[in-house]
Amino acid sequence: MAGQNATTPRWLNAAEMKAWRRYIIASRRLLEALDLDLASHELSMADYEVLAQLSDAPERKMRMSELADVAMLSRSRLSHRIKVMEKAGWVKREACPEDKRGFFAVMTAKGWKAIVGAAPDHVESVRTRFVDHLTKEDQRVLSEIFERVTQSLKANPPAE
Amino acid sequence: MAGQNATTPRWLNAAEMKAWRRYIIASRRLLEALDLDLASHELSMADYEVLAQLSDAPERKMRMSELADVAMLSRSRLSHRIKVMEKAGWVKREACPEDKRGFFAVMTAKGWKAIVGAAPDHVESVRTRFVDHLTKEDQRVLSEIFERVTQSLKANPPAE
DNA sequence: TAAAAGTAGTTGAAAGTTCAACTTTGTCAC
DNA sequence: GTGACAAAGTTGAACTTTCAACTACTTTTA
Repeated sequence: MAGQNATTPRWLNAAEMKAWRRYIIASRRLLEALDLDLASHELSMADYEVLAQLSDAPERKMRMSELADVAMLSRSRLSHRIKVMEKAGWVKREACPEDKRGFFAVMTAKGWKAIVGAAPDHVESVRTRFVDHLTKEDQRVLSEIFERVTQSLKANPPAE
Repeated sequence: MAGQNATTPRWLNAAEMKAWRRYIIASRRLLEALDLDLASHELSMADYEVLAQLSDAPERKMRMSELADVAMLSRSRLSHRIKVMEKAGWVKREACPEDKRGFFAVMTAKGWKAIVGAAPDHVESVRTRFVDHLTKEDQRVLSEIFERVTQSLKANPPAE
């Protein structure tokens, strides 16, 4: 990305800047709030996401790398995190017979209890802090905007 | 937040879920991309934000706690970060004569050079990855949505 | 069918972040 | 003034995340 701008930078105008800054600032505060709301269940957002994905998977188990993908964590990060979550008793690791390199992360009864206990509060918190502020039209516009953003990121992924 | 939901959880419907998930997923990928784009200038987003805020301040200096506020970092995090940035030569610390508890973070010439070098690429990256995908109407809608979200977070801050 | 290349996942070290405790100074009430 | 409380900022320890190297296995290819 360095040195791509030999030409005059296309600075943001006032309306663009306002949209960008409000979005980025509100998003950070929102994430922070959701995390704090979850903290009463002794869960971080990342842990919640891992458990939520597992709870949706067949037999509540999933290969490590697939889990890493859907929870948007690096393999290394997931590996470390699962070690902690295993100690907490929410998941277990299980060798994969088909591919001897592979492992499953398997949700335990305790993990299921944890997600079932946290989900209603979490959804309520997503609602009151975000979704309830959107009209149907807002929902539509947001979906479209962020779909475009995602597609563009796919078409033009960052270097490295 | 725990146990606030004696009643049936208000789960998200399909349109709400779509808006929420697309927003949250795209946002994470976007942040990641912007960070990677900046990496070619040896800056993280947090460092960029600190330098950008300093570069806008009178005399390019700012009290630590004010800087922490505007860059949305905890005091502790800023303190640690400034130590690193000082070692990198981008900022200096300077005692505050009016309040002997206080310190200024002061941008150095090298810090100025770093931000001036990075800003055009960063703005271009914000543009191509986000702002260019917004119509004027989108900008308006986004500004309003996230302003509402921010106001609601202010009115109802997370516990702790 | 054996070498080469790729994939799954883990690991330890380094870097970054959080948390709570702490020091120093300022402010306010009396 | 002095005692109590609050604010600015730092610190070290604990924890989390990243990064690069590594093992073990699978797939490809010639």
